[in-house]
Amino acid sequence: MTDAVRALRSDAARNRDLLLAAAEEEFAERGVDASVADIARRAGVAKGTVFRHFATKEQLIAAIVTKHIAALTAIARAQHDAADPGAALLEFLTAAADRRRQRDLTVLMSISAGDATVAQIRDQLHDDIAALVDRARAGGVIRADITATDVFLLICAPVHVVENLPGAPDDLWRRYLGIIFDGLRPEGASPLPRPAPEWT
Amino acid sequence: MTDAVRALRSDAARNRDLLLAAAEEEFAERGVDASVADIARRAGVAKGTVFRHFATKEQLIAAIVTKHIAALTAIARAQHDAADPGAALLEFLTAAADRRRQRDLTVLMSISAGDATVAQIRDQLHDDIAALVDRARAGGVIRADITATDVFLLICAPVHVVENLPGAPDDLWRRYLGIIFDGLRPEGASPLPRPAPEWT
DNA sequence: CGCTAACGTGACCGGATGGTCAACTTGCTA
DNA sequence: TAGCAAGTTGACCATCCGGTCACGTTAGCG
Repeated sequence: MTDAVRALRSDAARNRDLLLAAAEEEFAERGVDASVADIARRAGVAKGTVFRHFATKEQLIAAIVTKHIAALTAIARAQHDAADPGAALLEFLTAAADRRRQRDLTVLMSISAGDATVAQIRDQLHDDIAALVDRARAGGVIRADITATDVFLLICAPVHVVENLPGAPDDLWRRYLGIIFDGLRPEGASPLPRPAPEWT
Repeated sequence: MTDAVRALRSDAARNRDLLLAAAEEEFAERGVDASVADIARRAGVAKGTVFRHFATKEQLIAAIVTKHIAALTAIARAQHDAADPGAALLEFLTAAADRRRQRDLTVLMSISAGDATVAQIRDQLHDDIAALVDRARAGGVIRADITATDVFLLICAPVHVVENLPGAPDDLWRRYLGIIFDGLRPEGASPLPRPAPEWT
């Protein structure tokens, strides 16, 4: 839309990265209520610097969310040309959940749901998931009534399930991913009571 | 432990109920950060009254959580003697999710996880779920490697899945409960990558 | 009734938080 | 290397929140 943004000064670029990393950790540990002051301290800068890079706390969150959705998109594309469509979809869900394990950013996502950039990159992720799902469906390894939106919504389910059990093993989510993925298989599938939701 | 608590005065009892209801709504709408002042306003009382009934905000949350876990226990027991063990388990999960649909209290639960009363009534719920799960497993309608703890953890999964899609139909969660329940069925089940978690 | 213990009230407090800004420092270019 | 724009700083502000408390109000018993 507007012209390209001016290149950041070297120290500013480094501080921006430090801030994003620090904010990610802080949000993962303390939740959305992590304070900007703590984030700044963790990054080794003053509070004012945070607001130079991100006008509001919400925009900082949006930046983190954007980065993570982009990472999921990359994971999806890495499976794009895999030989086995079923294994590709499972591998995507596994890698996505694994990435989410340590830093649950779901709460952050819902906050920046209104952000235009986030919405756009999220649509892109949806498209890449659709490619995986279509191939799997065509190959008959998942049931016919499963859509990309279904898979999109189910990405974080295994990780969330485990969160309700304090002190659970780190990789317990794999168990529930197994259960859910079995639910996507055509063998012994019962008709679903509701149609798949529309995207957008 | 201590002797029975003094009976509440009539107006106090009514205000307590009003407060619990108002707090439930407020927490459901605004999340854990709903302010005590707003809750008091919604209940039509002054802020001081809130703290007369519940020493801290955490105790107010614990009271709500206790009420809701008790409701889930009642739902489980209602299916205790049902004819079809598979239908009984599905019916429990459906009723439990339905109860959770409008007011998601998962965040509240994790806050009051340390509360002794909450822990006790939660163990009770686990026991009642175990009865349902054992019957279903014995009947061969769910796979042999599913435990009561699995089901306990999966209760809120369908509702949570839908939360990531703003503007979704009210009963979309039924679709994902269908998928997950299919994942619990023995037909076409693949071995799970991790053992069931221990309870306690 | 009338009395009192239980209850309700809302002003108030200490602390924390997101955000601002004028003064200062530093990377970069010419 | 000099000069300046870009970047950094931390004190400061307005606001909000959980929790307290001295005082006014009321239910319910005798």
